Amino acid sequence: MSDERPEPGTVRPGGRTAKTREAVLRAAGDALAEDGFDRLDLAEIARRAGVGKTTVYRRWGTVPGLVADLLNEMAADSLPRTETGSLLGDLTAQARLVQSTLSDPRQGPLFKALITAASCDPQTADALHRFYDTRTEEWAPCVTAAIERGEIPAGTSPTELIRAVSAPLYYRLLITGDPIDGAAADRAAQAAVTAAKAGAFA
Amino acid sequence: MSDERPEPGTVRPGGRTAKTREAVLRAAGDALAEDGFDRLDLAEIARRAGVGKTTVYRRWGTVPGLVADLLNEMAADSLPRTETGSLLGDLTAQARLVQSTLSDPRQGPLFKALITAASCDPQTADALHRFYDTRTEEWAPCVTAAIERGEIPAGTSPTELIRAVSAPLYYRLLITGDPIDGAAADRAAQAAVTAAKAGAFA
DNA sequence: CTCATAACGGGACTCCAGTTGCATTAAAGG
DNA sequence: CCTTTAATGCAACTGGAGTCCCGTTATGAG
Repeated sequence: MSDERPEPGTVRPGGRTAKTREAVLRAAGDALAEDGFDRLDLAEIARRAGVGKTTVYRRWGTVPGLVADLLNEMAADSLPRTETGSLLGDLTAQARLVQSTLSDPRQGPLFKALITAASCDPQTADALHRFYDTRTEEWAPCVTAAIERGEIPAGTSPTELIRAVSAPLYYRLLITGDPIDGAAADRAAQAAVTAAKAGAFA
Repeated sequence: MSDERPEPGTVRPGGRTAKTREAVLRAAGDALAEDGFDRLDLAEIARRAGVGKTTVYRRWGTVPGLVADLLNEMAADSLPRTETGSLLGDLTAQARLVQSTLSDPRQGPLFKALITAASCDPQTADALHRFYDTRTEEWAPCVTAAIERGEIPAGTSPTELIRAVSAPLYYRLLITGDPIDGAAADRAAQAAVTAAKAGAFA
């Protein structure tokens, strides 16, 4: 082992260190959204953040390491979940939320870059998995509530159903490049709910 | 303009040039599958292919350019399509094919790397879109046949339905990292067919 | 307040991915 | 077979991403 980084900033996380981390992560997010994962220059990020490039290299080391930290930061702040009273209403709200995020001119490229970074580095991949596990768990109550209401079979897997809603939208983002519009979101939610009612996720 | 590459190999595509292209593309595929997109070294690919690194830089220029050419090559050879007589049978076969490809120790990492490369470069993204358009069109007859048999509504979009089968599997590959097993494939096909019969893709 | 030291900043340095120049090989056309 | 020149190979070169050294700043503990 011994390729352990002492994880600087953990011993003295006060004022200056926190400000540096915040500034660098914000700059990293901007740069990822604008330029994409592969064109990322840590020196450029340092410049944007008003920080010495040595600091960035010392604390995060590599681009994937920095992205992983950004993902951990993003996993911290959670999103509000809608409760409409019907499974279709809830999952349509979820699909619309994903749709507006992925089609946003800043967030869309950012998420694409995050996923790209994760596919290049195991540490970043772990961070990405945790991020989406968190997001998935936030929406799981919609599914369990629908089960209690008797809308869908008892054995339905919340995880599988929630992901079935997102999957077609991410497929467009990453693979086909088709526009991610409201119609696509509604279709994704409708298809997932229909399949769930027929017991496809049980 | 003027950053146009004269596309070497188009004027004299005979013996040596063809052999070089073949060897380099094979080496590139191997390297992508083993090391991933970001750790790709064109000099290493040249060495594997038994070719001077100058040749690789001159003909393809950048890593994304090389990947784009590889994708164009891959789009050329098509896969056999199964015809089982029922929509569920056909789409299950499709899902199983995708599943076995993505869970293959060589093909899985390769496809992940190809998608990663596409998200970093517009030219490669175009090549990827063409590749999947080709694949989608190959399976479209299954859907139109199902429409003629009256299994699903007349207005059903073949493209949307075909993609709905693949999407959950790619979501696992790229985002959650969960294993892509036969159960996931069958579930994807079952869910897509159920939703299609209810008119979710019409 | 004072001290020890974690964290930062600037700049010099290293190393290798990518470029360039030129000689060599071999397609394509006659 | 001979000629032309596209395509390749080798080796020297270059630029910038990433590293290292050391002086400076400011955090947290006593």
